[in-house]
Order: sequence, then structure tokens, then C-alpha cells
Amino acid sequence: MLSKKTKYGIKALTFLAKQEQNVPVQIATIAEMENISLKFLESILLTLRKSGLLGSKKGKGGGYYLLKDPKEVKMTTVMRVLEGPIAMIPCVSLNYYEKCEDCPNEAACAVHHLMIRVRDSNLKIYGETSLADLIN
Amino acid sequence: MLSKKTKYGIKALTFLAKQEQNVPVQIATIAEMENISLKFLESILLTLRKSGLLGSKKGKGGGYYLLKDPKEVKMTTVMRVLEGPIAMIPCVSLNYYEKCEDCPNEAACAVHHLMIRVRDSNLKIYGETSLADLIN
DNA sequence: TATTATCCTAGTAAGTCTATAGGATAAGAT
DNA sequence: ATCTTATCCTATAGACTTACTAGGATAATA
Repeated sequence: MLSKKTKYGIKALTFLAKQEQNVPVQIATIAEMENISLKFLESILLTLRKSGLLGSKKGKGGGYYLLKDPKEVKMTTVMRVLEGPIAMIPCVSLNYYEKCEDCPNEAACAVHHLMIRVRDSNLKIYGETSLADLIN
Repeated sequence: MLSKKTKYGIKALTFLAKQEQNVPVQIATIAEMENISLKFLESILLTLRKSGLLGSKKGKGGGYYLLKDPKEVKMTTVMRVLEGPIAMIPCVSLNYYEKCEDCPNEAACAVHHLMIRVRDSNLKIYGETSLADLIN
């Protein structure tokens, strides 16, 4: 299941991608337009900023804005920041690899092989989709 | 994340797929060979039986066995039984569709479009992979 | 210095996951 | 018959995650 955090995060990012670049948009505006709880969205935008995807400005006329061109923002990055590893199981994760304690032989594990295929196909989709692709 | 239930379920199914068909294997045997908690596995095999994938026999010489040829058991079915819907969000689910409350226009929703692509690619993988494919 | 809007930590209610407990039921062995 | 074996089934509990919410600190602008 996709978490609401990720869902709302993607909605906020695409909303910002539609704005003029570097023009800050208030949390409250995004929350209202996209029907997202203000406080929850606040915490989501905070993590997006800390990850380097968004910039922010305080005070009047402040808000959040995309730091990069929407074409340059791949969904691989977005998903990793919001949802976590792309892989469904740590033993096939490229960035967060962990061995399964219960599995004596990874190379012979059915789950391992299946999840590699799933990971690769999802990586392909996220890698060839940018924020710009999503707003068209 | 793939749940342990699904992981163990797939391991048990492939274990059974390697046995001679219709020859029951005890839960305890599978649990030991695959390093799975006996009681947890018991409940997993129960749901697999209720879903129609496995048959069972009680008493001495009893156990669980695959009801179909491993080639005929598609991972689509297995994943749906163990993990739930293939779709990451109900608004793109073929079998468990639900509208998002917060989303006024599904056709214009970035998350919707992205998740359709993910769903389709995962459906393709699960649909073209059978238990027989996983044991080779 | 007053207002505006983000920053940040903490907490909480509800739900899900990963088992575990313990007896009921049925099939075969003695 | 009844003993043993192994599945059947319901209920429950602890740990963890999710989806928020509260409330004040900080910084920028008017």
C-alpha cells in the first residue's frame, strides 16, 4: 500500500511543479487545493525540503518551491524520500541491502528472485517518469 | 514492504511445488526446512488452503499439498491471497476499486496515473511467473 | 515590533503485523 | 473402542507503523 504521506507528497510536488519556478507557495494554499490536512502536509513538506527537493522561505510571501526543473525530478528520488526503499524486501534492495536471517541461500530463494524482477520493473518506471511527465 | 506472511507463504508454496504432487507434507517439516515459526506457518497454510491453492489431510501421514500443477499457479493469485491487492492504491485496483475521497478528478491525478503504470508492470510480472518458474 | 509563515519536537489514537496459546476435530494405528 | 497424530480454528497480545495533532520557536517582511 502506498502511504498517504507519499500520496500527498506527490500531489504537493506536482502542484508546485505547475507553478512558476522559485515562486513560493504557502502550505495552506496547497493543503486547500489538494484537500490535505494542513499539519500533516506541513510535516511532509518539511521532509521534502530536508531531502533537497524543495526550498522554503519564511514570513510573508513565504512558502515552498521546487529547487529543480520538474523534468529533472525523477520519481525514483521522490519515492525513496517519501515511501522508503523501492525494493519490497531488504535482500533485493540496492541502497538498503540486508540479508534475511531465515534464508540460508539467497541465490536459491524463490522470493528473492521474484522480488528482483519486481524491483527492476518498478525502478524502470520510476526512473523514466519525472514530475514533468506527471503534470501532462 | 512485503509482509513476512507473504514471504513465508511463497516459500512454503515453492517447497510444496518441489514435492511429488498430492503427497502431503507436514507443517512441521516445512517450518523446519524453511526456518519459519510453526504456529505462524500453520495460519498461513490455512489461508492458502481456504483460498483453494492447497489441499490438506488430517491425522498420521497428513499434511498439505498443492492442488494444481505448479505451472498453473500464477503469482498474481498467490500475491492476492497472501499480500492483498496488487495495486498500491485502491483507485487503480482492478478487483478492489475504491474512489479516493480527497481526489476530485481521478483523470487529472498524478498519483493515479503513476500507480496505474506500476500496477500494470507488476501485474505483468506476476502474471507471467508461476510457481514452476520460481523453483528453477 | 507586529504579523506572517515556516521550523521542529513530541505525542497519541487507531490500525496492522507477527506471531502464540490452546483446545476442537478428524484420520489412521493399535 | 481409544490412542496418537496432525490439521482446524478462534482469540489474543505485544510491537510497530500510520496518520495525524499540539504548541511553541524561529525567521522574514511590513
